[in-house]
Amino acid sequence: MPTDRGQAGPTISEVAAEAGVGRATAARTLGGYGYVSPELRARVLAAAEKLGYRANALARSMSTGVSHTLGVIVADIGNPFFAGLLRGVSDTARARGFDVIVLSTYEKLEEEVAAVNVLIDKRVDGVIVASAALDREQSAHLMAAIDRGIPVVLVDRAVSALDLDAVVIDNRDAAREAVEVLIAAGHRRIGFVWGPPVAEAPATRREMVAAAARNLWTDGERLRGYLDALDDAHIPFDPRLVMVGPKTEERVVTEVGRMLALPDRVTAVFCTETDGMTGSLRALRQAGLSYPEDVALIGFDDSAWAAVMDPPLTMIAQPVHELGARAARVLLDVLGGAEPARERHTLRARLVQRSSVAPPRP
Amino acid sequence: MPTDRGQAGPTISEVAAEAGVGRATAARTLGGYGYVSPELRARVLAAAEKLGYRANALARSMSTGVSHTLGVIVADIGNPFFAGLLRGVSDTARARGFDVIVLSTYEKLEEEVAAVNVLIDKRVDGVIVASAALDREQSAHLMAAIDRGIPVVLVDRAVSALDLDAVVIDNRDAAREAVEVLIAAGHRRIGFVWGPPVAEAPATRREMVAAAARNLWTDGERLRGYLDALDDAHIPFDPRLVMVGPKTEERVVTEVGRMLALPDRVTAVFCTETDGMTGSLRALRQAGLSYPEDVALIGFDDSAWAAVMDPPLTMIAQPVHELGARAARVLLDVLGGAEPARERHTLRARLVQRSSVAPPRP
DNA sequence: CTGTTAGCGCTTTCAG
DNA sequence: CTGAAAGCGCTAACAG
Repeated sequence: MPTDRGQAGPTISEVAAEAGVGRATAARTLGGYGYVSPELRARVLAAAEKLGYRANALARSMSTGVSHTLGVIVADIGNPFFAGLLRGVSDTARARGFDVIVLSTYEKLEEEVAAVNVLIDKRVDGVIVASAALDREQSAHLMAAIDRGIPVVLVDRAVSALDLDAVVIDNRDAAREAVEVLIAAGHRRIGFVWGPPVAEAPATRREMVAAAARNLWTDGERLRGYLDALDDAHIPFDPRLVMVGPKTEERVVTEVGRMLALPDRVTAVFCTETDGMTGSLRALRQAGLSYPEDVALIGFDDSAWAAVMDPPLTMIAQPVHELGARAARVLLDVLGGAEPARERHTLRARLVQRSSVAPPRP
Repeated sequence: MPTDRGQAGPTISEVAAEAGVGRATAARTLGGYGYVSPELRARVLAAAEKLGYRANALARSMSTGVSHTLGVIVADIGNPFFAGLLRGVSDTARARGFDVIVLSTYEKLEEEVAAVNVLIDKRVDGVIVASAALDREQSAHLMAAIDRGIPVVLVDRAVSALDLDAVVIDNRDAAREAVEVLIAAGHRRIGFVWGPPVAEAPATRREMVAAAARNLWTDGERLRGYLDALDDAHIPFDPRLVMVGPKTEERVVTEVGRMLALPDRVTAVFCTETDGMTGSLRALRQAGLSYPEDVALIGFDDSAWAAVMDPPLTMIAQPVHELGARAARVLLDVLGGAEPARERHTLRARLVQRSSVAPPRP
């Protein structure tokens, strides 16, 4: 029977009064610290039970300085990739008694800065962030958090200029492996979907890489992997085969359509995102082409759908849950007193071979 | 240049000292309340800037009693449906200056109870929950929150016995409409995937409904919609056509396989979940059947994938983002002082007709 | 308009 | 082992 003192539940003082003990004794038993005799302990517990006492975590955090809360900043909660990652974070955090506050930035750096500030204000114990920052300068907000004693671990995206713990996958190797599979099947005209979001396609390979370096880390790495594979096979780089422009499914449709209309059209497409794959599939249909006969396909981010497509799609599966879980573990360890290793933890993505790759038509 | 006083940033007292004003004056300008002369205001702002001051939201919440934080409890963050809903909540909450704490229950009522307690402890201002509770008794934790002055709005799942604001979709009508489309195409043997998760299929229609009522609200509603459509068309109910057992893709494969092997096999399948659809697709393939010629298909929860399947799938699209946004708006309005309407807000799902429905083979 | 003074609910010395 | 008292950083009367 909760005391209806205005609104919020009973305080520790009320419990102490009810139990007929000092405030500190009640606090000690309820807070689970310090010594208290079994008898008093029982009385306090009974009183708390009776009043329906629930500790005020805010007040507790104020005195102790720790909130048992992790802040997680992702690009988009609505994206299954981040949703899965979040689940990993949240599962392991909760298992260790930590709660999670999630903030979404939609790839805007200003939103990310605001998010970090919110987390600082709320005095979270640590932060996990899939940052859009590219260099030291853009990472001032992250350094600010660290200066305030809030450990930060990067996830999904490393910031090369920053000496921080980062949990990522081997984007470059994964992309290279996928493209190698395409090349091994005989393809030499391989489209790359999700190049740098610049208006005009950079003319040279050098400029293309530079443009990618000015954008999302993962995308840049994947582009490099694509180029690696091309180089190894001595296939010349053709800027017309990489999609540029806004990263939307719509744009993919027109860009892949364009690549399909080239005199020496692409015979394979490698997609670095789910939307890239669905867009490519659309473009194929519009062109009256089918896979894998007319065009071979490999994409990033495996899903139940990819497996039930007909034919089923060869995809790269990222260890999403583990990515989040690992980030949480690294952070929690630091909070537990471990010295930050400030190293890059690279998990391996896995290429799931199915049936969307076949040799090019003769 | 932040003062490196141990760890956490500077306090309002330090800012006041730096600016040479009283603590309250600093608090007033930094907190944005009360009057303060332009000159002092400027001095305080400058001092705050210089010291890198950030308000301690915990301390603020302690005095004001409000946290500007919403708690959201969903069944599974990893599920795209909830991820989208969360995005809706989070977008509108942030727009009104509220942060969001997300907790996932994985459909376990005990986890839900724990989650509510965490939110009470953290003194969130309000709670949005996709509850697994079925009746009054199972909702004690929700009532406890309300007793403590924390408004609760239900989302996705109503609790019939509870007189609370609830934002849901018209599951029953949506299901009925889908099944009607199947019937209109000439089908009479229509499978229903994701019946109640009981071990043995209830023999009678009555028991089937009862079993559903003992489980997830949305599933029960969808089953009722299915039955509605059958009734209207005077199609007898056949318990062998509804899947029972664990709600996993694996199970769907075997159950649909079973329905496909029946002497008078199903010629259409209606799926109430994404996994139901992918599982059904698998089952079809295993049976060497294809859609829509051999079996017509309609499922819940449209996605980019459904549209690029070949043929593209007819699906029910839930207004996921709006579901979350609306729930947030209802809650925020109550927090803003509005009297809780305690009504059910029903959004309409939309049937997206594509090409997975054809008449049954003669 | 500004500064002083109490708290918010909890933890944490520090005597007893 | 227990209780009194101080303090976490901020807001909120209340005098000046």
